[in-house]
Amino acid sequence: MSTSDGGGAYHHGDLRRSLIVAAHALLRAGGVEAVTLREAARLAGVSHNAPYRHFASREALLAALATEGFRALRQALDDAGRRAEPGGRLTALGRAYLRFADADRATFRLMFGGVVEEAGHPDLAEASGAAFGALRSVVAEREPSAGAEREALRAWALVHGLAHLVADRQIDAERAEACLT
Amino acid sequence: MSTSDGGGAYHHGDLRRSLIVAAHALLRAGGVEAVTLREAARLAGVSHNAPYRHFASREALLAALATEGFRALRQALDDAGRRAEPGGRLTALGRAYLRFADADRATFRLMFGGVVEEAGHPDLAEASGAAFGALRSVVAEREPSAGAEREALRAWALVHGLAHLVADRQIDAERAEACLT
DNA sequence: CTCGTATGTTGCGCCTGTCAACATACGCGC
DNA sequence: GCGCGTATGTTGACAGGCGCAACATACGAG
Repeated sequence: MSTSDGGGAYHHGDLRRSLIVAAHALLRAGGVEAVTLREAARLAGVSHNAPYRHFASREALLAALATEGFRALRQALDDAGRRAEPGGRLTALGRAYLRFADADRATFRLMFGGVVEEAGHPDLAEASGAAFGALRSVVAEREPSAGAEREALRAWALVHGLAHLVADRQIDAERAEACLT
Repeated sequence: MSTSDGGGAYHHGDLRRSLIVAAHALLRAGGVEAVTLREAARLAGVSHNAPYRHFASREALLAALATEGFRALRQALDDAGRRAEPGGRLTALGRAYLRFADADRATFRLMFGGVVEEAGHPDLAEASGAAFGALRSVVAEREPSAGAEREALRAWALVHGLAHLVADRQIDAERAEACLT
């Protein structure tokens, strides 16, 4: 076969994808608590139990959403890094990180909110690791000296903290970007 | 009366408190999703509907947990600030912040996870404001110059980001503390 | 064309949140 | 001391969600 998990098209035409799209809409509209297997099924136009052919549980659906989020974040970071000159790379990545958090607050919170554990969701762990890798490599490139480790961690934490503050609407994206050194 | 909301002792002996304690235990053990009005009632030894005499809804219970969290955080920050010399105050507060996040990860995530909105929970807004005030005043005290605003925000974001990384178990508390300048 | 299997459906039990009606115990006024 | 009003807790019910099991269907291989 081909559909095993990745994205075939049987009766419905790619229900897995449709469910993720529907769930993402629910997530953006009402936060994690609003993401429901049944409501996603309803939006996709299938019966309340059809999702179980693609997701073992509600948490598996949430994990898929978080995985997509990490993939999108990684894409955004890669793009930003490729577009920027070596000197301004870190700032560019930081900006991309903040814009991601600002543009999809609910997904950002799902990714870092601890509702889904990476253990037991290999795809999620991989996507998350890849996104962090993109960030870490650029941070390390800028600080190759002795205290690099610490400075890299500081830069990461700063951006991450700003992103959370943005996602929580405690500061707005502009003020956050102004803090990126 | 006296019990209106604050903490009386009628039949049960202070059910409101007992429910908060029980819910806190559930929160620590299983995260937000494990916090259930019915389970809290069970732990407190009352019927499944008794909690409604003290909390209007599940979200109100979660808001109470977050409020308690912000009060504890503020207490920890105040204590740390009082114990430290003026020069090392910011670092001391940062350490207290990180230790709080490390000691009660689930509550930290509830406080900043966006599941409960401050709007509609005045107590929560007040407690959260007070905790941030404690942090902000010390940050500002250390950076009274022109770019103070920006530097204060950077310091805040750094600590906050480290705390999230600690709560998410992406780094351990020791490494985080080493980043506090 | 037939058959196996991936996909989707129907129906169910259990759990939760929440409402409504009822029961009970506390303390105030007499 | 005593009865009553009210804050508190209980019982019962309903809707909605999760996840299981049995069933139905459509696709592709041969």
